[in-house]
Amino acid sequence: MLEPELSVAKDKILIVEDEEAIRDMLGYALMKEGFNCDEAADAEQARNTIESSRPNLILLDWMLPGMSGIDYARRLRNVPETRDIPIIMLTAKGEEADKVRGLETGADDYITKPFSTKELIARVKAVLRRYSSSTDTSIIEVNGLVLDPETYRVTANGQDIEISPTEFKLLHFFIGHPERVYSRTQLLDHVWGENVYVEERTVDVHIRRLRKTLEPYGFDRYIQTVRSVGYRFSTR
Amino acid sequence: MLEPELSVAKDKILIVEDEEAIRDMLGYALMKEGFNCDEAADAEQARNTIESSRPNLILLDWMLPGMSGIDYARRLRNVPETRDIPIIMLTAKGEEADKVRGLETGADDYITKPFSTKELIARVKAVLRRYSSSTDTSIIEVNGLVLDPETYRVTANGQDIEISPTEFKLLHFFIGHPERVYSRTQLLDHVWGENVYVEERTVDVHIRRLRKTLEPYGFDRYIQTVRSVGYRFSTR
DNA sequence: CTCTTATGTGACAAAACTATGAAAGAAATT
DNA sequence: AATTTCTTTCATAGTTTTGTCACATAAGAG
Repeated sequence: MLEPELSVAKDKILIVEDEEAIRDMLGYALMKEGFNCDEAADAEQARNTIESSRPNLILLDWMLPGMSGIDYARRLRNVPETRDIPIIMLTAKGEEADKVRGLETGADDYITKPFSTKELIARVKAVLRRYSSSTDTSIIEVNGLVLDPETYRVTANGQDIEISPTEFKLLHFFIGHPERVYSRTQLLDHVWGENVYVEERTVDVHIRRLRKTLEPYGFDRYIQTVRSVGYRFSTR
Repeated sequence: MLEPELSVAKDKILIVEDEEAIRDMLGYALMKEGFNCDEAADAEQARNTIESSRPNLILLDWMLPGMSGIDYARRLRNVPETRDIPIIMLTAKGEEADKVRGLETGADDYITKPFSTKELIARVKAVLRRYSSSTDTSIIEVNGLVLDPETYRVTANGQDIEISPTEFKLLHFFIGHPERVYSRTQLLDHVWGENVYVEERTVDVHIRRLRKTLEPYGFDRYIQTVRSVGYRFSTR
């Protein structure tokens, strides 16, 4: 269910909308898609929320009490801290806006109410995709053991190794951070993700499996146990 | 593997938009980004310009005097000379989302006014990037599997394969980007286009059908599943 | 050497993913 | 307008992977 190529941490979305019904609706739809949502009814609240938990994207209503959404967007663009947060504008269907003025908006996308949640989700994801930095895709090689994130392949002396997703991620992490010991907890954080509830001993099992798949090629000896501490990837 | 950044020659962009203010504004923004721009106020002018200097991309206003943008887009698609020129539609915000959906048949992307120049540039570049690498009109051949974008034809060892449009596009993309894994989302972005609201699972179905049509010739094994990530085209 | 604690392993049910057939919807053709 | 071809979605079946246990082993401490 989770997006494989995106970051492990959930994206935070701030909804700035004065109508509670719509706000809740948006929040619910996004939540259900696995996003983390903050809500604000006006620019004032929004500012507080942005400071405390920095959102990855802002859904901004065009009409806000006090300050129009477009002015607020412009203001967000003028502050270094918020300049790079993508904004999707929400506008009511009837509103006729000055086109040229609109062109200058700081928004990255634009949705006209009423809209389907499907469309909303699609746009939110599209914008986040555009903005998310590309994952590290460089090929890593150690003594004939090659891991290529781009093709999702692991080869030992040119020969393809069949490897499961978690083993791949584990090996990827290890091979990218060699010679250093990691506790089970640290491995869970880095490989499984920060908010994952999994037994520590599960790491052992995956270490075992990784060793098993590397064994035919003799690379299992690189996965080393450091008793009472954790595991390490080392070529020594 | 990086996308070949062949920006030696500037990309030419044709702007078809009746409102002069917007046309100039777009032209200026694109020019500043290093693009070469032609401008046209209606379909008539556009046709002339296309003949004389063939653009690499067309920005097309939804509402044109005389002929609607969508009709014009469809017409461009029916002529071999212009079939492969990507089109980005400019739509005013009033237009219904489902109408926009319909337009996706002809356009590669669309932008809803108002939009930021940042957004415009990003989309233009995205579309060009997509096209420069995959819609090369040169014939591609891999171990007897031949794909000819010019004639929309695929042959296996000289024998014609019947293939549907989407399968063709999918295969075209794959064959032009071999070995690398693509998530379903990425495939949707590249093959279907960035703003298409289609279920991820739909990709599976098309993969399946592509495999089925390639199966009689043994090429189905090139379409590989990478569990928990996506699919890849590989001859290994 | 014995006890205590930490790690290695095989097994297995649950969970996650993918393949596939079929139906409903759209679009293109005739 | 009717027919045919493609697309998309849905439901379901089929596989693979994962997280935990329970127990076997191994490493240290005293």
